[in-house]
Amino acid sequence: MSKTTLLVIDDELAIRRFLRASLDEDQFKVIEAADGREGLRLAATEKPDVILLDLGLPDVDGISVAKGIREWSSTPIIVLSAREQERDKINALDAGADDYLTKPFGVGELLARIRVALRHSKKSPEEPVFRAGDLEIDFAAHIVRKGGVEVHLTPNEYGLLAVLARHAGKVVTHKHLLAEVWGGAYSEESHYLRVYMGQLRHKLEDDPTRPKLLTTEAGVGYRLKTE
Amino acid sequence: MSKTTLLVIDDELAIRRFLRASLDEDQFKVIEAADGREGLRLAATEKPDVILLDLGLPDVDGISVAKGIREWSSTPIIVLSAREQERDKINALDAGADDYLTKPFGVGELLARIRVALRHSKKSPEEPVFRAGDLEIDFAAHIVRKGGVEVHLTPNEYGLLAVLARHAGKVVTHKHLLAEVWGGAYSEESHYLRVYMGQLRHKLEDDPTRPKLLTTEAGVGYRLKTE
DNA sequence: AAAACTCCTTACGATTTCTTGACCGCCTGC
DNA sequence: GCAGGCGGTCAAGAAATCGTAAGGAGTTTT
Repeated sequence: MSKTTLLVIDDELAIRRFLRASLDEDQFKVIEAADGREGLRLAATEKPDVILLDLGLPDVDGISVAKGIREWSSTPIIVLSAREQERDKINALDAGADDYLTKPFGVGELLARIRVALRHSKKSPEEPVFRAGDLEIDFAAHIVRKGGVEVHLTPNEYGLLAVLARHAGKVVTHKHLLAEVWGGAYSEESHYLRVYMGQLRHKLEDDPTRPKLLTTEAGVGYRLKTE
Repeated sequence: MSKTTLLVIDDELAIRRFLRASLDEDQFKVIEAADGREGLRLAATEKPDVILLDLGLPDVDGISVAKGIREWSSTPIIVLSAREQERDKINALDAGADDYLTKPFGVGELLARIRVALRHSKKSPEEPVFRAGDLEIDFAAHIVRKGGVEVHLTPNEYGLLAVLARHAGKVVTHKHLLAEVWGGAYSEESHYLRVYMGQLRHKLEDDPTRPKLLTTEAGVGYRLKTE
């Protein structure tokens, strides 16, 4: 397993240095962003395990950064801020942040809170087999069956189907699908989805022209129907 | 859906009173334990959604209570403590607590952190479903049902309905609706609302001519009735 | 080296959704 | 009565989104 990656979004060089020194040691890989735009970009491309976010950024507001990340990812966000107004804390937490630490804080506490965040993001054990109609997905073995017979899917096709199945019945947004399968940096390439959904339908639908399983929610995303 | 249940484990009557007063209102059901043994018992029997735990208990140490709960449950634990030593925080967080608030704290912040905890634990349990008459809105799945059958809505229609549902029973002004769905720049285009409210009524009202659910407040805005 | 496979890209027609304007009815104030 | 504001309805054209087929690039298999 590769090292746990932390993304630090803070405009002050001194803070970044301090955090790097405290965290860089053996356990974490630390990457840095000096402003909000860079932070959003790195959050998408590097897929960090935890994000440490300062509120007082030069370009975008920290709250907006948190919201931007939450649009497609549930990576834990710990806000580090000098602002100790209750209003700021509530806003940040409701915007999607998972924790809020007021500067100055102890490194030990920060580490403990990072451990909490990592504990949370550990995925719960999943169902080994998914079923919907005559469709069967064996997540462990990466095998898909339709009406009992195995259907070969390419890695991207399987990834797409797996995400839809994990949220079966729900609409999954374009952004979310792209982030999960291609990575956060591809969240605008929604034409990929059209191509691959088409291929999935050809392999899995009785009548690919009239999809019953893999339905489109125009302008929003796609859905794997359960019944 | 039953109310969200909070378990307060604290030996000081004053604190319990204060928390009950702050939390009891409409949104939460609050149950109390005055010591650790009672707390563990209630955590098991009542299955609360969130546990608020004081560290300075008369019988068992708060840390041990947290560990005891973690042996069989992953219910979120928020520690409320007068101790502000970093050592205490680290111990509590590593013992399984999900958050640590130092007394005195603001009620608003506590509520925000409870919301964070609920957000985390909401991975499997029931979805937040809004109901009014035979109308059902499943926000997580992005699905609207009327009388049990699914109704397809376009993004704008869904957005409009969602805003009204979020303020169910209250009047939502034209400006507010337009700002939420179309963006702040469209706050004068109240004609859009007439068109889309018409479409929503067609899809959701028994008699679109005589709306019972989606009512007009002349000169002000619209309202989704709750009954 | 050829064949097979997967991924990405492009183009274009089909479909869905959004916007806009015309028209109607109702109520109110003049 | 009647003008004017407000809200509702309808439909057509514009715009955005979607589905599909096909081909090239890169990689792996045979």
